[in-house]
Amino acid sequence: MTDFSAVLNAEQCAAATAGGGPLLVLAAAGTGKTRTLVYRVAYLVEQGVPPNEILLLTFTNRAAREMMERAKEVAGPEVGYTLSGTFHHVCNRFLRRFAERLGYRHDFTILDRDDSLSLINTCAGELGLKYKGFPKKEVIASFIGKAANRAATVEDILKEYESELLVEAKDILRVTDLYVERKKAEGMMDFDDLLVNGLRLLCEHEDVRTLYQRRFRHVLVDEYQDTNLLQAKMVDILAGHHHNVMVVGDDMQCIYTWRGADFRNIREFPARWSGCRIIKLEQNYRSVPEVLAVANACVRGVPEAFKKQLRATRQPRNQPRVLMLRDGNDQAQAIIRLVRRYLEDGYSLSDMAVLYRAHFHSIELQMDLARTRLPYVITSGTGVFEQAHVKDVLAFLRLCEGPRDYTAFKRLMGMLSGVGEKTAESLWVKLNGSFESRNPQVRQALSAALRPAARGQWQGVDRLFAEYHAEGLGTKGAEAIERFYEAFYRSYLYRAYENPEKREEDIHEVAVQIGTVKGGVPAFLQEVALLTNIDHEYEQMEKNNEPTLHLSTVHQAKGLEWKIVFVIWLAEGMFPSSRSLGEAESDEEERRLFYVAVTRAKDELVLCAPEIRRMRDGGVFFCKPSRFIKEIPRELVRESYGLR
DNA sequence: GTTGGGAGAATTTTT
DNA sequence: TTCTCCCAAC
Repeated sequence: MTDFSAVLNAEQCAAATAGGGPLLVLAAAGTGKTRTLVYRVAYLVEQGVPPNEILLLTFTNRAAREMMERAKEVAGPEVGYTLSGTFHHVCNRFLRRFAERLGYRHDFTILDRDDSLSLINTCAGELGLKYKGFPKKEVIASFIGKAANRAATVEDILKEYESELLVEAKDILRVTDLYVERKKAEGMMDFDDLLVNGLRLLCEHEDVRTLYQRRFRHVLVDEYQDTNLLQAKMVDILAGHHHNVMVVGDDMQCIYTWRGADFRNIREFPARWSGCRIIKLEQNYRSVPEVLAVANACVRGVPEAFKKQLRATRQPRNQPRVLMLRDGNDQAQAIIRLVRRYLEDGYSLSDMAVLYRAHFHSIELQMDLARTRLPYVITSGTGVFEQAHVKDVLAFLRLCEGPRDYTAFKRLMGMLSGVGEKTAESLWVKLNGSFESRNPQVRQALSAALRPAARGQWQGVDRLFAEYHAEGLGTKGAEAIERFYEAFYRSYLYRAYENPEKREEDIHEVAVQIGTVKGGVPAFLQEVALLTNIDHEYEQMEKNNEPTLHLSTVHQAKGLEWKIVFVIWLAEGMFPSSRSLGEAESDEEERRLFYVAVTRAKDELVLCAPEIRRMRDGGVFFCKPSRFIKEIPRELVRESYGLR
């Protein structure tokens, strides 16, 4: 039995060992929120709660995995049977079991962002709505997303934007309606559908609702301030029987309102759950007091529902630096110099991170790092599993497992020379809308329908389908991928893409990944759309264990910490982003985002503000230092100008 | 119907 | 500068 009072402070311990009933834990940055949740899970298991009756909802899969590993260390391996993961992940689990209730097949496919964007494009094209001035697919996707995450209709959302719309709302609705219809017809769900349908399942099917309500004796939620209406409702329902619901969050760190997050969820939690206890974690173990002083200064005036005092526990050290620089190149140089100096001081590269508002802010730095041969990892915009060449390979596997996967079919056929969208479509019609890859006659029919040049290329793949089923390669996904690569894909890769060597590596990497999944290819395919680059990277870093400098957006750095943190491009228009200027609410959100960035730092914080932006076309653009820097009282920082 | 070239647009944050 | 889309030539 663990002595919780020995390893946790009084507040953490009270939260971790609380009895049943609703509980709101307000955990300011760096106060041991994760630690508290980890020990909460361990405590429950030690108290005799069966792990599979605990539900732990997190914001990323990585957070879930980290917490589970640590909880296992405390309370033993059986903790691993806890159901944990993101809302999307958990909904996926529910839906794989009960999708039929909603008129889907249990092997529905999940559309990632790219898939849904191109489907929107197709819909708009078919309706002849692609004239100049018609909203781009990204814009339409944002309408659809906003509607889903706020439990509204697209029509409602369009009304809000009425004044900005240049085209008839009716036309946009025709596209979104067709999009919904197509998804349904092909049995596909996008990310939003997972949440919407997960919730529908609970609301509309009493037996399913009762099943899960009774099963989950304890529901724990991390990062509760970033939940949207659907997610909050889902939590309320799931905890509706046992009432043992513990949510952890900090309204000052709400940075996803643009995605539908609504901090009213956290503010009104005590009102929704009568008898709710509130515990505040206010002792900060992460940052030196000088960093906390800057953090507190930047969010002064931002409304906060629950007043929290961040109490420093660490010894004073150095004040944060503010570097005023000429441009992005100087900024990159300054960072590299400082990194070197910190290395001389005995820090490791993996103790350091560079954070920024948007991915493209890091380009100059990336180039300079590569030139100076400092190893770095970047949590890039597109995940490993979203890249075209990886999706190509997965299309083959999808078709091995699911005969009705039209998307995969189109993708795979499109790799044959002389075959494009139209040909693929007519082939699909000839096959009556399914490709049963284990049936030799069906395969024969497809081969026969191909034109000679394509048929030659197809032979290797055709044979591979036979081998896949005969040798049960579904349980040996890595081998299936390698064979597909050898038999067919390599030649396509070198023809179709630039930098094929780099892409080749990715494919071998995916083969390795697939080998680590229990349940082989089918299980992997059901989850792959929900795996993000962060999850992947985490494993990669563990594997080769080489210290690397970390580059990340502030959003993706949430929940992480480093000894030394650089925040770059603190210039008006960059951070805060010009896209968000003008609206009062987003000023506050940018501020909270800056607060999150600052509070990632343990020992040293470096804030960089270049004054010239060089545009792609060679033009220059002067920008003022960010308001977030200007507002910091000067006595709290060490300020310096230029490269020194 | 497919493919590649050339013109044109333009830079958030993500499950 | 880089990506995306459109159109014209196979």
